[in-house]
Amino acid sequence: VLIDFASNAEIYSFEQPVTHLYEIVSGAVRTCKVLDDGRRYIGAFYLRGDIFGYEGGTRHTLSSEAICASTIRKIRLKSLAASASRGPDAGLDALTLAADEMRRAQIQSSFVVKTATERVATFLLHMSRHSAGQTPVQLPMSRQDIADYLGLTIETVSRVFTQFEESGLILRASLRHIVIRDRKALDCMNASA
Amino acid sequence: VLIDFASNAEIYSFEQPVTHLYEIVSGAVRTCKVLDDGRRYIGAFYLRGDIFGYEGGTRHTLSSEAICASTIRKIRLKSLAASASRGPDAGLDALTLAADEMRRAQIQSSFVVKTATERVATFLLHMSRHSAGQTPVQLPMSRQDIADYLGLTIETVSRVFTQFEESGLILRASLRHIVIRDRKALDCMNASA
DNA sequence: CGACGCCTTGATAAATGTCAAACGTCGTGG
DNA sequence: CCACGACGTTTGACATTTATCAAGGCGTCG
Repeated sequence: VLIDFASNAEIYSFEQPVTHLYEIVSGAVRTCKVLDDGRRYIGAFYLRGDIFGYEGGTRHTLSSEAICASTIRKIRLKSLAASASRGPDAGLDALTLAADEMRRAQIQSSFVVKTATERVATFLLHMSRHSAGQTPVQLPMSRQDIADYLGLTIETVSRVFTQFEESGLILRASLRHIVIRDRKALDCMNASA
Repeated sequence: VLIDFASNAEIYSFEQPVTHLYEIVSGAVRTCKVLDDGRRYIGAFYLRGDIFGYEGGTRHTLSSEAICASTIRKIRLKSLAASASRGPDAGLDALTLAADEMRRAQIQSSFVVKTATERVATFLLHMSRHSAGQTPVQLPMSRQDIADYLGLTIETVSRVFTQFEESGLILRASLRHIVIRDRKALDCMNASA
């Protein structure tokens, strides 16, 4: 049950009933929703190995879209229930999924009290952690995606990147590749929360 | 296992191991954390009937404090595990708790893309819903609590309240009691997200 | 080579924060 | 019961942060 999605293709839509879980085999995904006035809210980014589609309810509250060409494994919820009945360790655990989603939401919650530079620092550190400390850190998403996720504008994100580079905290190897040169300084900004 | 807490008393502290769940018999509680530079982050408010203390990990990431004089029922986690083994419907369900916490975190996450007035509108509607539509809506927490929860300053919160009252959306019966006069208008601000 | 999309940079505007003072309310003590 | 004082809230003037609008650069792909 592997499916390929092109960049920006929709995987499931807002308000649809929840019938599957999705595991990212390769690529990256965002969950999002466009508001009445054109603003866009991004709930989270999911990278290789992540499982998404669980939101605690019976209908999706956000849509999900491929950030770049991606391969997704679809997992029927019914088959999950079956494997769960075979034993506690057979397959995915709903509680683990819920706990993961909770952590994602809490990370984003912490942005409400943070400044623009703190939000970007937090974001970079999380992306770095997820790519297992590899350098450079790859950012599959556009600046617009990052901005919407952090609750900022692309201009502000861009300016913070520039400021970090001028301060020697990071190096922009390319638009989508960033090297972290002073993790301690970034951690420090993040540490406040 | 009922315990009384005075206003502002700490119920459990940040970084302590998670040993209990807590149910609010009467009163109100906030989960919070003071950052290095004095800013305070409030994760959520809990009112009568709510259960708090579950954060998905083995140690608390936030402290919890009574907002006003409160009576709390302490529930040992071990006793929970015992009752769960007796059957799926016996007692509290970890998945339900996790899903509730997820929703709380998602509500707060939605603030990152919202303006000050939208955040206050959302907050008032949630408080109203929780008090079962009673009028006036009671706000057990201080303006400072509200501001820290919404990621604003007390002055901004105060000004939005004033603006809502001048527009006829609400009526400030007293400092801690608010009557919602135009729920539709508030819903509309909130609806964007 | 040219056109398009995305990102960066700059100038200005709007929203929110900061600082300071006045106001109200509530509890306390005379 | 009234006066006073402390604290939390509101209001006002001003500063800062971030958004908006507009232009320019840069890489990509036809």
